[in-house]
Amino acid sequence: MTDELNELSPESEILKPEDAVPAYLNEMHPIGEDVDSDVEDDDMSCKVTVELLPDWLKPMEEEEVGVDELMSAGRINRRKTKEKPPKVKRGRGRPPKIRHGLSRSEFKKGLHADRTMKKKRVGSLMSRKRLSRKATSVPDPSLKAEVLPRTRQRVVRSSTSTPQSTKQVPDSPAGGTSAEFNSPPRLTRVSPPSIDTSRRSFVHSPSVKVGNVTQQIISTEPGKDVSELPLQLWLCPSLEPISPTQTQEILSQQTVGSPNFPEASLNGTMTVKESLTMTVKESLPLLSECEGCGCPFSAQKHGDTLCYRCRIKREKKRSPPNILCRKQRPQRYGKTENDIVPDGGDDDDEEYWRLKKRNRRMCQRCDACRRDTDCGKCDFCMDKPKFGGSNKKRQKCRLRQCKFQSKLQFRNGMKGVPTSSLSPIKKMIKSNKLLKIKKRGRPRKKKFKNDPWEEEEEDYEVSDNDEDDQELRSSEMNGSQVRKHGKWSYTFKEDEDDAAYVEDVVDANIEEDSVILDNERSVMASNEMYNTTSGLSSQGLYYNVSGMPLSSHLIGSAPICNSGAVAMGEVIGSVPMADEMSQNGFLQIEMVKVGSSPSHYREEQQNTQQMHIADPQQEHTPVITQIFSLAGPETESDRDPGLIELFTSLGQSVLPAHWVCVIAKGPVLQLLQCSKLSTMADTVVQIEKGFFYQVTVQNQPLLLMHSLYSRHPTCLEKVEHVVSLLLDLEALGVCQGYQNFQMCSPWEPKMCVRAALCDLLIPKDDEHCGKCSQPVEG
DNA sequence: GCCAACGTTGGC
DNA sequence: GCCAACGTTGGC
Repeated sequence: MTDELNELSPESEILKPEDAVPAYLNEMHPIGEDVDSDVEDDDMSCKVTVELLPDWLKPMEEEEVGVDELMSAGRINRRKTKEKPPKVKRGRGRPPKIRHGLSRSEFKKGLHADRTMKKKRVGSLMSRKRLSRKATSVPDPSLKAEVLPRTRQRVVRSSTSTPQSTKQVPDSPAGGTSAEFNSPPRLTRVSPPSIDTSRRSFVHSPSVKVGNVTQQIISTEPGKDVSELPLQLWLCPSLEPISPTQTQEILSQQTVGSPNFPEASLNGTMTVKESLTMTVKESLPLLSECEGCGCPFSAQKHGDTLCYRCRIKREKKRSPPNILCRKQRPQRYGKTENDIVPDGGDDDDEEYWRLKKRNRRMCQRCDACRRDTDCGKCDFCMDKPKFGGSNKKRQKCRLRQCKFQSKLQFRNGMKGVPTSSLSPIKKMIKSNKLLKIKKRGRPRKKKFKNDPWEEEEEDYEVSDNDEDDQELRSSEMNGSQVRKHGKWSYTFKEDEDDAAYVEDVVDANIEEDSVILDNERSVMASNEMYNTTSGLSSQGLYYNVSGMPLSSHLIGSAPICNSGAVAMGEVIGSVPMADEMSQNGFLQIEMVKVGSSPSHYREEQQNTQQMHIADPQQEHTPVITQIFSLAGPETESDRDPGLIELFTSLGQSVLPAHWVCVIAKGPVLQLLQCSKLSTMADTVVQIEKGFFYQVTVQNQPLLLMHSLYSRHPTCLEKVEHVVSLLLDLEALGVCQGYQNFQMCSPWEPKMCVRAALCDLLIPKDDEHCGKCSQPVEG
């Protein structure tokens, strides 16, 4: 093959190396310095002067292999930059004269471009993409002139390239970095003689492959319109982005084997002249009109009716999507619209990620995501200007926070409960946001005053005026209401299981804006809620009442039959039965004392319902926040199975209104009247081991001589006994004692005292017992 | 580490 | 330009 080429180009010897090799290449690598053995071995070598072309021809072949290997290893870049560039220098010099309208600089750029394309072949598709992006975004003015010729080359390429390659082709104006510029792997192939002096170049190029030769021959066809087509062709092979699977052979076939060059395809060397002639004679129309856009374009072969761009578009439509290399985007659960991965370019990617980022907190599937209306009650809603808020929080309505992807859920450490099953509100609950009806946010610095109650009240006042607090109040639904009443403060240190059930309840409450008490698994925290609980049979309640010395640890359950008027908001919550709780030992309840001193009792009766709501300053009852923990003190020996059983039974039964059953350390079972509207507000029935019971009124034990004891069995073993006793108590009132005129001066408030043996509990209609009606003087 | 506050962005 | 709300910051 090369021999014949040599024959065709007898003048090749005339060519001086200086002409054949670009000046800069010569400087880097003097001609003749490195003569490849392959060239010498070749028959052709004898015809080639040492000074002549073999120098830049030889390395080419050698380098081509090396480059391919490097390409396959993906290390070509490193090689180019770090290693000596002898082969590069040696390179494939191109006669400066042979440029076909290209200036020297343009010629160099052509080399450069060639190299770039080579690099692209090596690189991954992603890197290609980046390159193209780079090139498009920051066009190199110096390279701009080359865009056109290369585009034409692409026309040649596109017909044979795979979808992959075609996809890369469009915008790859050969990003020209210096590193890329240093590697001339393919430059040899585009041998200058092939263009200028027609056959000379490849005559001496044993490494020239059929396809290349053919192209070169075509391009060097004298007298023809070489200004355009040759340029396309001789740049084509090196510029063509070859897919990793596409071999040079294929390339050659594609180029040579085109209908226009049938003979060339058969024998690249033998039919060179003929093919050239054919090309000239028949040849393809150099310029055709694109059917797509109407623009003139260079037809590559017969039947080409579309310009490069139009053809690319068409191929793009046809190309199977799985061939295209696309970024793998993480699949987010629940994405619907956004699941569609754009096929487009980087712009699509950016758009995609932009939207993705925007919707990062939404799964689009859960109820919350589908909800399109704000509740107007949560803190976030209340923060919104449209709800009169100050727009400080700027968050989405709580009910619209995605159950799966909302950021809130991850903030809160709801351990044990799968976050995927938690709504933000639930999460909030788990993180004590709701159950912990304390003031949210950063706690103030503890200022210990003389009177801790003042601290509490002052704090409450402030919170009342605090806009945020109001938001919170209304926001956290029931919890907020609790908070609204301020005095109630409780905290759950709950176990996972409990967290789950509490959430459910609260969630239900929030959703329906009404209190739904799920047996013992509910959270009640306000008068409002309490009012809505009418008819509920039983809830487990944890309750602490002032003046109960034995109730340092209280936990219990008692039925509530709220048939009466308004409750006072004492009911703060219901939790599983005490036995469960005690067994788990995890519940920690922070509660408040609700007891009031007897002297205030009467006056407060009128406003009892609002004592926790309306005006905190009117609240004279000291409120103590305490933490009762079952985790520590109670032991197995403290439990009395009988009491527990009774306790459980009571919890499942209907007790007289506002009577609450609690179990305390001792163990003792206590029945408390929660409502201060009741005359039994300060009465406690305490059942101890063996079901013996004791009644206390305002911390004073009801004397055993009281008739009450005689009307009921000594042991309250059954629910009926307890209920009977409570009903009996409800018919009684508390003795008011007698006024002690002697103890105080006329201008001082008159104090009532009781007789030492006061009955304490008397019929409701009576004011005082017999003992107090006849006080003993002195 | 939590969370209130707020800068910022995207949609309209 | 306004609104919604995401993401970050800094105090605690």
